[in-house]
Amino acid sequence: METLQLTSSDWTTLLGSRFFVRLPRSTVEAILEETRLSTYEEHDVLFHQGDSIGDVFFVLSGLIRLYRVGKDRREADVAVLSKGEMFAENAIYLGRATASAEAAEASVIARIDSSKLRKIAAADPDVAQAFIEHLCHRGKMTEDMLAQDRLLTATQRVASYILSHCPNGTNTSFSFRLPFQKNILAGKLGVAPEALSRAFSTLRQSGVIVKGRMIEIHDRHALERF
Amino acid sequence: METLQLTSSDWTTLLGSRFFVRLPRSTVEAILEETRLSTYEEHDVLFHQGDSIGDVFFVLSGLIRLYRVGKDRREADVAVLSKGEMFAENAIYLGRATASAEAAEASVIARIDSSKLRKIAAADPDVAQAFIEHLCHRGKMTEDMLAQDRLLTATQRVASYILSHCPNGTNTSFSFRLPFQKNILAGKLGVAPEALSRAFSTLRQSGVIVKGRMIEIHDRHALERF
DNA sequence: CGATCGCTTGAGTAGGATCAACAAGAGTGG
DNA sequence: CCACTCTTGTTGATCCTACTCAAGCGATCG
Repeated sequence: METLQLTSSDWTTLLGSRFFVRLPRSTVEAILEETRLSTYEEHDVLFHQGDSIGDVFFVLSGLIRLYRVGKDRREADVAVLSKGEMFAENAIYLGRATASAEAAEASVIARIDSSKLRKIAAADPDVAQAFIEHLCHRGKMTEDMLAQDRLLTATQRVASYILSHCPNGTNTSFSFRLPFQKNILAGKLGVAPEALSRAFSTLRQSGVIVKGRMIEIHDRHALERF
Repeated sequence: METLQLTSSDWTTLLGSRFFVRLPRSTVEAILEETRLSTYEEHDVLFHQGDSIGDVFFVLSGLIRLYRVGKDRREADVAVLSKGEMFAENAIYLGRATASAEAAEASVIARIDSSKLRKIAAADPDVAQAFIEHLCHRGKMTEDMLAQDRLLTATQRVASYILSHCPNGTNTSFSFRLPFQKNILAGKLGVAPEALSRAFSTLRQSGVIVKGRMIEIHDRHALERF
């Protein structure tokens, strides 16, 4: 399903996104000139690991899961991307997608021709710089996930995830809404859904209340002690 | 310990390294103009996670372990780097080191001032491009590690590591030497040293012979079946 | 020749995956 | 508004992987 026009809300999303936010408006417009929009339903697959990709993708709305597939079809998420995030960017230089991508919920995606973006980046140092910063950030994210997998138990990872959603100096209680299904969160954290559920149970004793997608934290310090 | 001059073998290392290999000689010389060399003994720490780093590093010889530290001082490797590899590159743009670095064996390291390199990258699209390619490659490495951790058992990871050292079309038997201690390999693969040892034991039944640092593979297909 | 280091092997245990049953919503259609 | 169904999340029981701690082995080195 292809729609033609970027809505004005799409523009605010893109202009505020990590990749574009520091670039001058004219540059952004040049890059987005021939953008194509695609919409996907939940579980639609955008591409498979190893596919050669001609585009770079931006999430305008919805949620995209990047994952690798092992033998016996098991899947492991390597990233979960939401509004404003760019992905499949390294296909530009590596030639092929390093992971598969599927919509974790109904999503709208902007596609930009890779070779065009590569050319612009080669000509405009600011774009190259934005690219570099994006890759640094993404690299750090992946490194974070790897380190968490290796250093923390499932419950600790969940606690750490919750803490990462508390504003800096939260001493009193605080609550927020999970941005996606628990299923997806489990995948992102690299645990089975059942393990996530049990982790929430455990954390209940430390002042975490979970109702549907709402999370309430009453004792931040108890979480950090985990 | 600071030595002053890049030896000619250092030059071949650098010129052949992933980062420099596509750049014109003159550019490389410009970047390396004020390089400082440092030597480290095994277990020397180059920097700690969170330090603000003023340099980008190149391994000229030896082995550097990049790791994160969790509470109770447990360490998790996020990368192991050998001759010709660049690291701490994202400190340029993120400001701080995302991981600690220590010499896993006696090592010689070249340091380049970050701000200088950043300036050159901003002015020379080829350098920016090299940077981008480096980051893509590094990102893929980390993603690989993450996916392997989540999809494979310890034994499978070891098998996969061994296979990655076999040339493409190896049908007959093949042997190679581990580039570092088993200890280090265990860290890199994210398993306890004991688990690595046991994995080798298991693989022995599939035609893998381990003597010291020498690995012999007799039945590549048996490994792939794991 | 002890001594240290690197590695292996053994036994016990904890964390988490898996399978299965069940509860609780969220739609859907009457 | 209520049954019915489908999806999503929880809980329980079992099993398996891999970590931990401890001991043993084999080299290499002073």
